[in-house]
Formats: sequence, C-alpha cells, structure tokens
Amino acid sequence: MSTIKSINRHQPLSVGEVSRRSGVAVSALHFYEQKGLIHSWRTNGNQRRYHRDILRRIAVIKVAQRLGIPLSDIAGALETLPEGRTVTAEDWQQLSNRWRADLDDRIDKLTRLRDQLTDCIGCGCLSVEACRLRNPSDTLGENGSGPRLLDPDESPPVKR
Amino acid sequence: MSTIKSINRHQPLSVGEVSRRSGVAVSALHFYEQKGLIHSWRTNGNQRRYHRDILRRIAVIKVAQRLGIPLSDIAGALETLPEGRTVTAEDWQQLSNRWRADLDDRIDKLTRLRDQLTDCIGCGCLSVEACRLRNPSDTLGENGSGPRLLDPDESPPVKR
DNA sequence: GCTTTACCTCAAGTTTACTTGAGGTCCTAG
DNA sequence: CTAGGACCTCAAGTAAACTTGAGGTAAAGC
Repeated sequence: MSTIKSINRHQPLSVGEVSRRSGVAVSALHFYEQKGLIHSWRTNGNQRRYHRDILRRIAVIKVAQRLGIPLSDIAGALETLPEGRTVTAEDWQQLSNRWRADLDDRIDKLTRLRDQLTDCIGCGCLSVEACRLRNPSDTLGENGSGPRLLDPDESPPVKR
Repeated sequence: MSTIKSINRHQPLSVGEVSRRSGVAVSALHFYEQKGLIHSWRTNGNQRRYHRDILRRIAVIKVAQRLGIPLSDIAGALETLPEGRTVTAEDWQQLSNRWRADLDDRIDKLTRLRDQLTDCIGCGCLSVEACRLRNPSDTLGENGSGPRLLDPDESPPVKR
C-alpha cells in the first residue's frame, strides 16, 4: 500500500481508486461509461474523476448483473433516475423490486420447463405434435394473469 | 408445395428437407455439423444427405437448448452415445435426467439469489462487508451436499 | 438445353460484456 | 530533470451461436 496515494476522504476518485474499491477493472469502468451506466468529469490533464456516489452506483450495477439483468437494461433502469443522481434507498427499492419481478418470472419459466421435462423423461416421444417440450407455445397459454412483464417471446432458449 | 420434390418416405434427407422438417435453418445445420453435433454423408455431387434419425437427434438438441444447455455440452453429451448412433429412448432418459439435474441446480441458485434480494430490498445497504447480495461467496458455504455438478464458480452472474 | 432452385465453401458480421495491446500523455518522486 | 506509474484513446480480440454474403456447382423442371 505504499505506492497508493493517500486518500482524502472527501475528494473525487480517480479511475484506479474506483477500480480498487469496487473490484471492477479499469477497462470495465471505461466500458460502463461508454455505455452510459456511469459518468465522470475530467481534470485538466484529461483524467477521469468520479463522485464518491459512484461506488454505490457500481454496487447496484454489480448486483443487477448477478441477477442476470443485461447491461442495456441496467442502463435503461438507471436512466429513469432523475438526471444521473445518486442512487437513494427508494431508488434501490424500485429497481430491485423490478428486478426481482424479472427474476421471479425467469424462475417460473424454468420451473415450468423442468416440469415439462420431468413429464417427458419417461415418455421420450419428442413427437413434433404431441410433445409439450417441443411446443413452447404452450407456455404462452398456460399461465394465468400474473405480473406479465414485457415478454412476447415464446420459444427462445431460457438462458442460464 | 409444388416446388418441393415429392418425398420418398424411406430415402435419406437433403439439408433443405431437414431444415423444413426440423425448423432449423440450413446454416444452423451446417454449423451443427461443423461442431460435431450431427453428421451426414455426401452424394457424388457433394451434397449432404442425412439419415432419417437426424430429426430425432435435432429434436433432442433443440430441447436441450431450450433447457439452456450450451451447444458444447450438448455435443459432449451426444458423443457419449456409442458411435453416433440413433438416440434411443434410454439415451433420452439418461440425457434428460442429466439436464434436469443441471436445470434444478440453476433453479436453486436463482431461488437463493431471489431470497437474498428480497432480504436486501428493505435494507438497501449494499454494504461491501455486510450485504450478502454483494458477497456471493456465501452461496458457496450455504448449500448442503446435494448433487454438485462441475461448478467451481461463485460470483459470475447467473445468466438468464 | 436452358433456367431456376438447391446446394457448396469460406470469410466476415452480429450481440454481450468485456479484455488486451499499441502508442502516447500526465504526474509524482527522487 | 528524468524514471516510473497511472492514465488516455482507439482498434482488435474473445466466446457463443449463428446469419449473411460472395462466388461457384449441381440438379431438376420445362
């Protein structure tokens, strides 16, 4: 820790500091910025500086990623926050509720899929007409009227 | 259906026929072949010909994909079958049991993740030290001794 | 026999989430 | 003042699962 410049608790952060503190690679921070997920300003020497809030924002991003939310969606969600402001507790609740719904949905789908598979294991027909595993459109008609998020898809593979 | 050559019920299939019957694009069939998932022989004129069993094999592949199994794994699984033989009912049982275990595992993981998220929504701390959502290593210690497939991973995002 | 289709190969493009590398600048310590 | 570390940009590479396109052959219909 000798080469690390002493850190003033209230100054803006350099990209290296953010990287160390967040565990996200510098290249990834560049990338996030390019994708509009995070923001910075520049010093005279053209180096990035970050507000300390960045760390919380990155924490949110990382959690969302663990949840399997694509970066583009995360970016979209973060954009709904008034003018790139600090992520507040309420913001977090909103976002996380949304993402949990998404997660629930995925879990449901996987579970239905597993059930179909279980049915099908004994049968093994894989018949084009009869096999539900082969006819994904079923999944469309079979669920009630729960919270339906944007999801006009039917067959595309349930990603991992 | 006028341009479609009359189909002899017992002759080998051309790539176009396989495509129509399986719903898989010709380019995808080429691709699968290249990846060793399916096989064909050639006519004098260098065109691919397929055994009728190919349709069942492709059905298996498609189902596996719906289950979220990567092609490389599917290829690996299919290779365990004696010398590229027709997929029998028993083969299907073996494969599907394996894949269901994989699916179960993923569902478990997602469910645990959702529970953590639920806990965390009210809290909103996202603390580096305290927050379980931010400390994926927890997931490592917390599960008993169920069927552990190859899985040395901890934090990487649970893909969709 | 000629014209469509169908098929062939091989290279390159697509998306996601980044990393790696090249070539150059800035800043801090000694 | 100079060495070294931190930083900058931009291009290209990576993996997965294919698709698209170019340029060329084969086979089928009339």
